[in-house]
Amino acid sequence: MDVSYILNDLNDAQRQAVCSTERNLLILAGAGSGKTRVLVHRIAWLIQAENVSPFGILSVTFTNKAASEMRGRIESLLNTPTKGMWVGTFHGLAHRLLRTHWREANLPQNFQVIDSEDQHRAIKRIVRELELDDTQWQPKQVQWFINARKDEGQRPDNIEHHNDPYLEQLIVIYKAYETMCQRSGLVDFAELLLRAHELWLKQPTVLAHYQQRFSNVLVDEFQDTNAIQYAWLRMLVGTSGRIFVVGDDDQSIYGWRGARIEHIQKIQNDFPETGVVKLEQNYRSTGVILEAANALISVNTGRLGKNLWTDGKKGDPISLFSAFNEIDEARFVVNQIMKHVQEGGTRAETAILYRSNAQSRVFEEALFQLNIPYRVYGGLRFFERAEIKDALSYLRLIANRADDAAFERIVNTPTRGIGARSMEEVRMHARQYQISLWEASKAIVSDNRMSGRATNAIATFLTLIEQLSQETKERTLADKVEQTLKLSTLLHYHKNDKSEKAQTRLENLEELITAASHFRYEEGDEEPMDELSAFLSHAALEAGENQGDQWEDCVQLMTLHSAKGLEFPLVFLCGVEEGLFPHQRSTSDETKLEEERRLCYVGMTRAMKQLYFSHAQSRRLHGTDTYPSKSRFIEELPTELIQEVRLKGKVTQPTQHQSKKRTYASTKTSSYNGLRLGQRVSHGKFGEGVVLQFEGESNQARIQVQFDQAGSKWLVMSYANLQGV
DNA sequence: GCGGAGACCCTTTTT
DNA sequence: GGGTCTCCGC
Repeated sequence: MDVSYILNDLNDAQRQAVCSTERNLLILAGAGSGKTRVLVHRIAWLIQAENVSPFGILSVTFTNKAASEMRGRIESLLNTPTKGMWVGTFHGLAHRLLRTHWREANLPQNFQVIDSEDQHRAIKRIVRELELDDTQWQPKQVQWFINARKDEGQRPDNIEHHNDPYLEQLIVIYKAYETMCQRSGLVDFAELLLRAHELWLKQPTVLAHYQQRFSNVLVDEFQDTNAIQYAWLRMLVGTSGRIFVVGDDDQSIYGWRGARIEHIQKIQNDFPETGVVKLEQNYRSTGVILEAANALISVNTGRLGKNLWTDGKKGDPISLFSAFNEIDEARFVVNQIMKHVQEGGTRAETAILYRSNAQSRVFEEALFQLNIPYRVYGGLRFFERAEIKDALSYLRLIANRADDAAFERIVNTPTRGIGARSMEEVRMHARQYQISLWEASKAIVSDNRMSGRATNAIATFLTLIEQLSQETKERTLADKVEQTLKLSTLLHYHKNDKSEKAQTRLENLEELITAASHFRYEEGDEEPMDELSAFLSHAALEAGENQGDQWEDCVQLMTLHSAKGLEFPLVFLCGVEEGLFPHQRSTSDETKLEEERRLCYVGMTRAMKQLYFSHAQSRRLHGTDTYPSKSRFIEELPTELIQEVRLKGKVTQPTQHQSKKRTYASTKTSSYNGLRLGQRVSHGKFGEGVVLQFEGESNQARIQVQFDQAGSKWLVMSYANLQGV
């Protein structure tokens, strides 16, 4: 068979990786060096040149997006569907294993996956049930603790507490949470991985089966693997399999959620006969951008060492903009984008990147003001919306009455007169007899142990669910959803609400019906599950797209974390200030600081042609004004590659804090008693400065000036006696 | 049981 | 600034 098409368009290093004969291989792939390409071509190579059956290949990624991209690219390269091959996320594959081996994994057949919000609610409930002070045992922190333990492969019983009472208490909560999940048939994200790992630990025959089947294991974004994922891979590969991993230690930005960069270093010890190939040629960015990124990342210690190069153009210098405040910053960025569009560029080619989500607001306002379409990544996705989760909880309860998390969520949504008191009674009963909330409610109703009204309300709820379950039994999935929405009165409930938001919620619910009608449950080689369970799992594991309009030509706004893996001709890295980036919480610890630096490196290497850094001299954060200095990361860049866009005293754009009317200073209003925003002025005592904003009228008028020496001051106009410079 | 008013807190995020 | 949570009055 002619396999040259697999190798034709690859460079030497890529080719070396793709057709390597080493048993195991570590590819150190720099940003933009074609790592997905190498993975895809490797799979094609295995199948076409080494005659490996697709059934023998398992390829794992971190996100659904990466998995589906991988699948698509393999299919188009091989020109055939990837049947039999396992391509998916760690969680998706673990889920698949558990669905098949639910008995061996000690799970009910209809177990359901809960997302982190469900998990948070559940933990909150448990902290309360244990009668603990939830300011001392904050559910968020408990959740973090439990997940971190699970990520390390630890169950409550094998955590060493050294008689530390704090730790002991956390372990008690962990245990109680575990008991609840087991009783309710619920599995959280970390649990999927842990269970899948334990399944193999405890069931050697199951493990042997998969070891035999998957002779070739491939891993993307290897630097992001946590302890349990790494252990899982080790077990699967065993003594006879092969592993092929692609990663970049310089792009490890998820240490805070358990990723261990050291895995890249450990792999050569833990997997025998592991070769290494470095991909350093970059096909994305200009020489200048790469040189700057290389300089920045070289400040970090303990790197495996890699230097990106390109044989492309050197390109424009990196621009640095020093804004007066965050509004001036947004204004500048938006102006540059407009310029880019006027020169024939598209909006979709531009990305505004920032460290934290809170920064997006100002940019959104500036874009909205000028009617420029934009898309903000992150935020709630379809299946995470409250109204959708309400609806899904009904479906979950239909599928599994023991699902306490779903029960809690909808027992009084829409309100049907089951309040805190009644629920307290139900919970107490459930705890006492170690039964589900559903069973407890049934017992309470039949015992008639509460007031008539409360008992009635609960009975109505129980009947509703039973009725729903009966009536929708034989229906299609979409009909099930529709009936559920109707009979639960969820639709009616949102219809009665005349607010604009309720309108959107209603549309979302209708969209849920559509989603159900499009959902096709594809039976794999695992044990079949019913369509409803499959749909619910799908909703939890792939929370759906962020809100739409993705095809419209719009400016892309996202955090640096979510930008990983993407590329844009024009990139703005905003808010590059001490305290914000690097973040305040990361500045005290060298390890964290290095991760921030890698984050900056990731951001810079997103840019193909032009890169802007911006920072503000004054920034309103959490409602108070701060005066951050520019980030150390800027200082770490070679000065000859940087060009300051606005030098001191050379004001290009007027600026003003936004008024309640949501308008920016237009040219008309920007003149105030002969002074303009952004104008240089001089004051008898404070010296020279720049006008930041105005407030009030006539003799009440006040003016804010950013003085070069004295900092920012509010002055009463009629006394200030400012002179234009 | 519900909705409004005030207190409180504040990275990054995928599954 | 803004989202979430709690408390209180109806």
